[in-house]
Amino acid sequence: MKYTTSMNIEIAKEERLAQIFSALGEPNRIKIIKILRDSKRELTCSEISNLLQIAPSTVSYHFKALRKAGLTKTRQEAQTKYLSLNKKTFKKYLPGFLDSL
Amino acid sequence: MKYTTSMNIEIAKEERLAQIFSALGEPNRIKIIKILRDSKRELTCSEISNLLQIAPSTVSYHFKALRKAGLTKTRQEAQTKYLSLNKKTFKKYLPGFLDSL
DNA sequence: TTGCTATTTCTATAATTATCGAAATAATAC
DNA sequence: GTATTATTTCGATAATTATAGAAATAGCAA
Repeated sequence: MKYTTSMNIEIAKEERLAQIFSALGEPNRIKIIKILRDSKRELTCSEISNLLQIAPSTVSYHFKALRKAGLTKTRQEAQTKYLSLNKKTFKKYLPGFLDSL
Repeated sequence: MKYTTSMNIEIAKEERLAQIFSALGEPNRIKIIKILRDSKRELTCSEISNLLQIAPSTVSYHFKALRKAGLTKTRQEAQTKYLSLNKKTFKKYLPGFLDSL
């Protein structure tokens, strides 16, 4: 069985929230979220790498943290992974935030 | 002149948000916020220390981070400092969050 | 003054983080 | 097959974090 955040395996709500806030507690991550919100399409690791001028490996690291926190989703097509927001999580834990960003 | 967060000294919005999220990215800090939200009165360092069973110096450290992020306010009375939420910040950067907590 | 209480600062430490470059993985194109 | 492209993992590192205990600060009470 694949792990999904909605399975909620005994994580206290404070832990879950802390995980989400930690994932967002870095300026580049906020920028990624903002870019995704404003973009009409999904974005890739290398696109973000170019936009933010940080190494692909660093972007991959941020992507992983955001995904682990349930804030983003990934769609794979060949070698390329397309990132988009997981709006459900924002709605559930940070209602109104995306609009205020 | 005393520094206040509302002075907003050239901090990009992403930096400001990252500061807030960092401050909230730790379970004990979330608990402190929750306790303050539910409490009818202000709370002190030693009260939180007892409630959460962590050292006063650690609580003081968390208090400082929350205050620096503009999430709490402090009222001093003799040696005692009373903490309460700074709802303005929550409203501005995390609308709806306190209610969903 | 001496002692008690509340908080902060200091010192130390173990853990985590953000970052990069290099190597590994994997799909595509020739 | 080789070469190219996209991403991830690994190794290293410098910075930050959460924690506690000890010492410092400061008000209050006998």
